[in-house]
Amino acid sequence: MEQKPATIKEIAKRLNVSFSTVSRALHDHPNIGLRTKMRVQQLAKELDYQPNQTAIFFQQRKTFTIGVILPELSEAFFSTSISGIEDAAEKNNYTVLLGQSHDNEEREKKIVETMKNHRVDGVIISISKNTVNYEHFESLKKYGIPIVFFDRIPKMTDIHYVACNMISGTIQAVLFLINKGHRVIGMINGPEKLFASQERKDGYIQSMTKSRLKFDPSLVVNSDLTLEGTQMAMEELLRSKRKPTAIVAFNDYVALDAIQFALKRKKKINKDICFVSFANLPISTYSAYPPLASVEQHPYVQGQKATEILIELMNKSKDETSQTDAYYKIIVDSQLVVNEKK
Amino acid sequence: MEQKPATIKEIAKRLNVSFSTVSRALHDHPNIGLRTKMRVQQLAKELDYQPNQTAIFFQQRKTFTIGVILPELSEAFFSTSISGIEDAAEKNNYTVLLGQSHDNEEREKKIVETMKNHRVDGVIISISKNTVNYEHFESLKKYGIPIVFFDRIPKMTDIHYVACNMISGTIQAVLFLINKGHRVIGMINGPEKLFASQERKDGYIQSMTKSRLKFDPSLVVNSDLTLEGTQMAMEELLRSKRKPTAIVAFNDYVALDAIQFALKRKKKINKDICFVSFANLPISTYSAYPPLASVEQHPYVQGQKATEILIELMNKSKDETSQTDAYYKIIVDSQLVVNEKK
DNA sequence: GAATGCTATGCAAACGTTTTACTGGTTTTA
DNA sequence: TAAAACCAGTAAAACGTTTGCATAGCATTC
Repeated sequence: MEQKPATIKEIAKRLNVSFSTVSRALHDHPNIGLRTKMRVQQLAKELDYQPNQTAIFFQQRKTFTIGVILPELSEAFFSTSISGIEDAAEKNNYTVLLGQSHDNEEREKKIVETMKNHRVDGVIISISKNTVNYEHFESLKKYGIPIVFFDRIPKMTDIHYVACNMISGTIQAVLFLINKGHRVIGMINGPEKLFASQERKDGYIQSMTKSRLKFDPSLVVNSDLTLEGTQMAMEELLRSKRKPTAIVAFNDYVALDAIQFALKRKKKINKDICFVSFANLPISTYSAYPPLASVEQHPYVQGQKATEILIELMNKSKDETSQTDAYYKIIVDSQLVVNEKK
Repeated sequence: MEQKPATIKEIAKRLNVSFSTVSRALHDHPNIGLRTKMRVQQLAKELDYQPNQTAIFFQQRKTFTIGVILPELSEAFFSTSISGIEDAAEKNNYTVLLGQSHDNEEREKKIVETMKNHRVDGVIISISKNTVNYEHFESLKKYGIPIVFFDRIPKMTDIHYVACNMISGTIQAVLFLINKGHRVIGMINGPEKLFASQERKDGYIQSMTKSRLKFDPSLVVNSDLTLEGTQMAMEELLRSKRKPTAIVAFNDYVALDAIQFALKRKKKINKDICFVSFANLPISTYSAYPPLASVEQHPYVQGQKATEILIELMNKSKDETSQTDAYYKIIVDSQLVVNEKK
């Protein structure tokens, strides 16, 4: 019962006109007389004509598809940002081809290759943690496929990207605690070499010194973001001479782990010790003692922005005249969100 | 500097052979002599020849793309299942075109339309909560694009689907509690009309009667899955004459809300009252008092299975001879997972 | 009444690939 | 030694669409 989709040729034959006339009629081309136009559009509707996009893609050398490569959709940050990407894409009639790298460089490369073959018009990517080699990005570039990096940015120079400035959020977080009267504030940071950790530390130092509080390096400890790492970090903070009355945690997961550890040590949360963290996952509200506040990184907006930039780039690369060598480097400010008390 | 990708024609011209020879040489066709084959493949490598997939898609009337339509990626269930889909797709050289309906019927229809236009080879869909009209699915069918439904199934007859049988998991959950000595077991179920709620209730009743415990309807209460709904449900359960010593919650979110409510009422978790729930989200381990156990719905496996079925269907529809009218109806059993104590 | 300019339409190329059908030559076979 | 079989390759169509370039018919202008 399978029904072969109607084609322009089919319509042309039935109406005894040339198929270029049909094509033009369907596109409301001014050259076509009203009479024919009507007849064509009428029949097209009757036959439920749908243009064969694969033919159009091929002919136009354009697929109206953007490749999106993310490390891990089960991280709330990414699953939110893809909504931003999708919405912005849809608004401009683009579709999203998805690939998850699962933080595996090989896989990332393979996905890039597939997307290149599928002739996506552009790529948005948040690179895998373990990616050290950037050849695959260069190869996309060579083929004139624009890339916008997003959140996790490679150390390359001539690239477009959208990222979040964590410094502003960190400053807000620390000031929030200082305003609440805390003077000894600890920080459980992520792995030292992570750029994200660097930014948090910077923000921490800036806000402490600005408030004329001395920066005590022993109050900033690193966690490898596992449960054990966080517990060790907490151990260290609680053991320190100047016991912190508040702690800024690298993200909500770390905060929750730290909070549980504190509970085991008979600390009263929000009394003996307060927590503030990053990411603002919905999960934290389900915890018995959620952090007081969390720094929002606006994943939806980041995704949206990245897509808008990409679309602009894709339009530009069509008329190659405007080969300006400007690179978009968009920084979205992070922002402290105080958790509502239930 | 933009480099036009090399084509078969280009290679043919340089080697002074016909382009059909090149095509065959690249496909290791037996008709082509070893000498020419080598020369072609050599040059192809040199020019970094990549076949233009859009041309192939067009020519083969096949895009090696499957459309995946999900309600909401930020739900852990779906973001996990898409990994299963992606992995199975990749294994068979398919790519994933993504669309989120956000539980909006209009949007779902639009996505279906887009995917039809993009000529995806097949569709996997978990339908939106609010979808009551099934025309768009029929229209896919009419065009010979196979669909596999998944987790959220429409009330249609001749369809393929993969879903999870929650009855088995529920039975295990209740038996688990009974084995621990509980006799008065409550259930916070979801909205009554949901199929998923029905199944849970069935499982509950079956395991109670099987264990010769009387089924007390007042111990099964419904929540609309909001915080307030869950609190009201808990209120009702705690007020009932036969105070339950254990509760089966509709999912982990409900369980965590319920647990907090119990804490406020000075109940000792795991002593006065125990919890078991569904979904097995990673978040529950971050809670101070996670449910004792959770019923796993195997989203990854469901996604994988759905994809495998779809691929089989897509292969079948090529050789139209095998037009068997069998419909896949795969039921994945749910399974109780006892939470490790930390 | 010739030149000009519209209007409505047709023709054909092009996009890159696969594939069917063919061919010209060489080798084997009876 | 003619017929059959095989080898290595070519030619051309097809997939569905867009679009630059004709062109035929008609109306307008001088």
